Amino acid sequence: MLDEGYAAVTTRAVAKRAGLTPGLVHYYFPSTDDLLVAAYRRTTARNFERLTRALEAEDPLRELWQLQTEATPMELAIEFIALARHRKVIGAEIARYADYARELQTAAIARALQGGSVDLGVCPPACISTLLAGVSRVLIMEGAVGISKGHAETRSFVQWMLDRLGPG
Amino acid sequence: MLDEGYAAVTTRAVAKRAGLTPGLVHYYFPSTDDLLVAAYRRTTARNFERLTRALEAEDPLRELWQLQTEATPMELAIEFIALARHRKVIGAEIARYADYARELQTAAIARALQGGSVDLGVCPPACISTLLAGVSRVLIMEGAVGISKGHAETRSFVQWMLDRLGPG
DNA sequence: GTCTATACATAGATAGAC
DNA sequence: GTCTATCTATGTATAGAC
Repeated sequence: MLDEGYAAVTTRAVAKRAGLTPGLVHYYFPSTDDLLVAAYRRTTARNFERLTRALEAEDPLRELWQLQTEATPMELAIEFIALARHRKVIGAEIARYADYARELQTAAIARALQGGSVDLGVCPPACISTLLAGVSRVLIMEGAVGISKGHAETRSFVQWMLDRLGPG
Repeated sequence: MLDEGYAAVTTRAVAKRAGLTPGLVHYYFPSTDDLLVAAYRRTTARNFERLTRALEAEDPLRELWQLQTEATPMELAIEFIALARHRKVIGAEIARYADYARELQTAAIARALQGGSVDLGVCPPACISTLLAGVSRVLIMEGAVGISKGHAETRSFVQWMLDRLGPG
């Protein structure tokens, strides 16, 4: 999926990589949607565990940023979102998890910033969470195809913001 | 491409919609890559014209934001980026245009903000351009699959920023 | 469970008639 | 240019042997 895109995830291809036959793949995953949902759930379980650990850390914002700028998991996540636009079941699955994850992030950010010097009125925790998602995604997405203009400046800016927002 | 994803753009499908035969499609576009590059160039020409006009406006930042939050063009752009990860020729084409577009935006933003009260040292024009791209993209991408948490807060925040940065 | 075999649709691409 | 016809590969999915 990472190498060749979601369209390359076929019963044949999966069977071949697993050293099995296409028929067996259909035995476990009757339809291709089932296969893709299972794949999504597996990567999500991994991500979720890392996310909760990051949010419990001393500086959740910085941990979150670090997590979201890891190329491989983020590229995979983006691929799933792209896929979700065309597969209803995947879309429902992703929307449910994404909204939940943002809720967790929002709560953690609120916790981390309470009592700080930052005015949360104009950019509340939910906004910060969404901004972080957007910025990290654009850096990864564009980086993957060789777009790099403005990236260095943006990374510096985020670091500067994290320094300002962070504890201490 | 918008409805069913880039994988649905096949010589057969294109021929059918055009009321022609697959053979003829191959006559004009020998390979599928050629077809996709042509499609990309066409949408890009349209976008480029609108972009240059937006950047010449009185408040380029606000115009840019409006342009980038239009669902259809942005979803198409995202689809092309997703495609680009797996098609080298598309990737090269996109990277070239995207870097150039960001350069234009950066120049226009610098022009619009010069002499203003904003400190551009920590977030220079190239950074602003990248941030806008990231935020608009996350809103469109997620909106397309039904994710909405944090979006309202983020839109409000961007509007607030545009008010602060804009002319007057 | 795992396999082989198969049905059937659709993909990219080419050859050759008109 | 535009078509029909066709090759070959690959996709989803099922049936049935072991």
